[in-house]
Amino acid sequence: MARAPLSPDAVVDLALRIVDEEGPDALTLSAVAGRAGVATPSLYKHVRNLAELRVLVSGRVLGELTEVASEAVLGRSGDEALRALMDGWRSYAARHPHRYSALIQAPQPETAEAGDRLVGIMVAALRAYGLEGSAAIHAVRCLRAAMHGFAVLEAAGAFQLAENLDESHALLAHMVLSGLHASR
Amino acid sequence: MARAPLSPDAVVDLALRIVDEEGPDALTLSAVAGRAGVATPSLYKHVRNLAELRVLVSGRVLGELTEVASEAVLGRSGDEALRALMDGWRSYAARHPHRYSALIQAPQPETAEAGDRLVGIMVAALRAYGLEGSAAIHAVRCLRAAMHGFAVLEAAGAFQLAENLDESHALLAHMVLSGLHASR
DNA sequence: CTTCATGGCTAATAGAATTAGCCTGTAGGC
DNA sequence: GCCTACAGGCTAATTCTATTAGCCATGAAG
Repeated sequence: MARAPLSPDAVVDLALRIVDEEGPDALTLSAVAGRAGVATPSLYKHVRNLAELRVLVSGRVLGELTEVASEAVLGRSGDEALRALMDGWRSYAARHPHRYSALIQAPQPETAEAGDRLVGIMVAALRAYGLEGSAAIHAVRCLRAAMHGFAVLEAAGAFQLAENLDESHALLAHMVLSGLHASR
Repeated sequence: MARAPLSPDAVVDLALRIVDEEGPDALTLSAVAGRAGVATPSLYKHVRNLAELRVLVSGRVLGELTEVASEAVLGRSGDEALRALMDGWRSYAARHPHRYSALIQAPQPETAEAGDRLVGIMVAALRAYGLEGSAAIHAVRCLRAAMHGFAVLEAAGAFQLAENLDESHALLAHMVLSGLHASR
């Protein structure tokens, strides 16, 4: 069976599949090589090393997240936009918990532009609140903190109790929104 | 020089030092053994394996965080208590970023009671808002999400811009507080 | 037809985790 | 004072994984 020719992108595809199915810790070059039907060292023809593969995976996830965010915000503004953004973010993380966990938070030169785009979307979403300059930066940071914190904890299964998570998340959105209103 | 006798606690001490100085990824049994002046396999007399050591480290951090939280809340209530809690949390994470990153979010049976204590402190801090039962659970989740999100991002150096982080964090606290007030 | 870059391979090295099994000093029990 | 069992260290050996070096075939470009 002719397997698809390997390429950096194809390697990242396989890596993502491994991450999704077995978690970020299972992302190993030999696992990828196994799925690719290739000897481990062959991967070095496409990817510098494991660390770079992780960055590439993280970049892919960041891109998907950016897409989610931009769709959520599209055609909306104000509270509605922000709520949609938060919901979309959470839903992405909940749908792909391992993938979300594979996001590298420490800034990577390779993913800087993708990160900037995402920040740009958030800044735009905050424009309706009259936030600009430093105020917008602070607000974006808080938004990120809230979304990321919730996403990580949910993805890790840290919310143990039976209470409905949608409700919890709605409260979080309420906090963000009322905080933005009250600071106007 | 008579080195202190090894024990599970002593091993965790060394592990914490490694985490602090070199980051969580540098936490390796051979690194610990090196610092202990002992051969790697000897560590297995004190600790089941690397995974357990990580859990023990995480438990230690959780304990410290619980202490910070309980001191912050002590003698305060309402907004003041919550603000102190958030400040203390952030300051712990900022003071020990690697250590904070070594916190395992996925629930561990070994650290369940410590986690419960921490949640208990938060619930207590929320009592002034008239939150009980499910409402308190939702609020605690949001509080955790906000604090954890900010702490992780700050510890990872994800906040790149020059804007003052204290201000950003004050806004986050403002969001949490105003959200709690508005939902009363 | 020749050349050369691409992308695969094997061999080899090094570091880490983990297991098995050995050895010794010492605290008690006699 | 002697014997025994256990605690805690050690060495040897295995298994994974990452990574490097260097070889080889193939196919496109000249």
